[in-house]
Amino acid sequence: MPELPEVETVRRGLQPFMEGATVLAVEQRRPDLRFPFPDRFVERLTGRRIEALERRAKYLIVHLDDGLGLISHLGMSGSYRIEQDDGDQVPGTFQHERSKNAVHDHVVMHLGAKDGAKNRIIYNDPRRFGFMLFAEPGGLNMHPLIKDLGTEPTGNRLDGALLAKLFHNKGAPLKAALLDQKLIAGLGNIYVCEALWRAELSPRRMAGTIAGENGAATGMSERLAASIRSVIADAIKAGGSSLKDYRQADGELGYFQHSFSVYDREGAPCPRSGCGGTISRIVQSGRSTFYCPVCQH
DNA sequence: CGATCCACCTGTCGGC
DNA sequence: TGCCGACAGGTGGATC
Repeated sequence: MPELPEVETVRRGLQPFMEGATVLAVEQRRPDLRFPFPDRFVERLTGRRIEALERRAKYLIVHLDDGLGLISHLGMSGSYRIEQDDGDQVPGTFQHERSKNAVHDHVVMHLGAKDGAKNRIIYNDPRRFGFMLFAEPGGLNMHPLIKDLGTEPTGNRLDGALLAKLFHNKGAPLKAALLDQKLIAGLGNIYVCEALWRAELSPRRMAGTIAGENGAATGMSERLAASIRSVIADAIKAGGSSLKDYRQADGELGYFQHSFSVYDREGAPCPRSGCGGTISRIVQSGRSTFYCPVCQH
């Protein structure tokens, strides 16, 4: 589930329950996820007030009132849900079929809101590729996992000129370059496939070939930058609009998957008007790539 | 240094 | 119904 738009959707769902709340208690139910939990994980969180919940690339960062940062990554299968004191799931937060998956509830944070309401924020992660680490006060931007992250594809900082500069002289295929978090931060397998389709660029094209002389912007780099921004913006918008009835939908996967043009659509007709191609699946650096060999060059 | 591969886990699905 | 292999939204670390 979690590429940038999903993480942003999670952040927006959690934010109203977390910001300003006090951590009353923490249950840490196993010693590790992908990495061991930090020393004194429970003790250092308990009693703290949460000042802000931030997203950077695919990381969530909980800012605590003593300056400590809790860095949380969802890996491949991590999710958060919120339960109120009465045990009801709060609408608009990610969820699983609770009883079946409770064995994978690895962390429970008991929060007290300013108005006295109590909620539980529950981290569930069957595959345990996710993790939680601390960034010491003032050290977030020097943290090894954070410091080398590239440009966010949200807003308008990512444009054709920047993309051309980043990819200039890169021999890797576009697919690999777009997945490189040091260049652009937050894209994953799905949205890279989707962005390349929107830009009519082949995932196999060498990244450097979309840049002009000396790394200048080109029509291709402009097109790709615009496609990345639009696919991310659309997905965030879909995540947000799905939140209000997420519970009723009873779904984990949810929303934007219905808008996929190429991802997981091998054999389907290319949705581009007049193209007539068929979506292919290939493997690049060990991961599936979906694209249309007719209209993507 | 950069580029490539593997490992880390569990769950699900399709084929036999 | 069961068994087995392939595959899944990510990325740190080893290796070349």
